[in-house]
Amino acid sequence: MLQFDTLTLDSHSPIYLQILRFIKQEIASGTICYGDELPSRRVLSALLGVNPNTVQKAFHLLEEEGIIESRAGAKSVIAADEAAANRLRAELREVEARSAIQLLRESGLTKKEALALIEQFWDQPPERSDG
Amino acid sequence: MLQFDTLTLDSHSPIYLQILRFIKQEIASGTICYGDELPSRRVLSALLGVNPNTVQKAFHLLEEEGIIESRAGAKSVIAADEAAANRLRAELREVEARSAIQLLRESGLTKKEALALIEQFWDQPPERSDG
DNA sequence: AAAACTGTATTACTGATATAATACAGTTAG
DNA sequence: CTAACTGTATTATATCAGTAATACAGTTTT
Repeated sequence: MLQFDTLTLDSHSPIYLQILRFIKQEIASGTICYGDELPSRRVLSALLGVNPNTVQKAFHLLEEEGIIESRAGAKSVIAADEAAANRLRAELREVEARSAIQLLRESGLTKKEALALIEQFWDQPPERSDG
Repeated sequence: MLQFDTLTLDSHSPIYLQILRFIKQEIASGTICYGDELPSRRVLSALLGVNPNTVQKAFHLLEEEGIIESRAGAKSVIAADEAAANRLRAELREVEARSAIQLLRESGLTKKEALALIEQFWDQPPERSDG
């Protein structure tokens, strides 16, 4: 079953979006696939220490995207087949790339400069100034 | 004086942050420098079509960072000298690069993949799906 | 001094987020 | 069948970010 040990919540974005993205990534990477059961809303919310409604919000959005399938009473299952997972993987990468590009563009960087900066800082831990 | 014609507001991030970053960038690029006057909160807010307090929020943060100097009654002026502007330029680039890197890391991309995606999508306009 | 500007402070409204407490209905396991 | 689980829906509350409206106080200008 889906392991949620690797999902660590931060405060940078809404919890329901973090859950949403995590599950998308797990599907994209093949950790879970078509037909697999998801933990129930109540169980997952207990695991993560959040409110059941927060999990429900994420699941509801996944349902709307056709990524999972839910029937009242039964556990939700993955509805995305292998082809859908591949599309999801491409989509996720493109979305992330575009977000990053938008950020870099906004600061007036050229493509060349942006690539060089990413090269430079990718492996470098952020400096602590502490002041 | 500082031209705000080149500042176009979008809805992707808070207005006050867009204003804040714009002014930082103008200082970093040398468009405005030490001693230059900024337009008043009210004038700028009218120019941008936003609330004066939204501008105030940006200016207040700039003041806290020591980038501008404000006295009640008089217009705010740039407090950052040339050295500070240079530091600002480097800082802006690093901050943007790190934000972008964080985004890309979160989706499990390697540096190589990230660079390739940015190469690929930099010049491509986003697709419209429209449904 | 007075008018017209300036920065500053306070308060309020809105929407998004997160949580909570229930309630209801369908499925599954015993 | 029944108990214990499921998903779903509703309503309420609290908080925060962002924006807005307004009042107040200091300066510059005339």
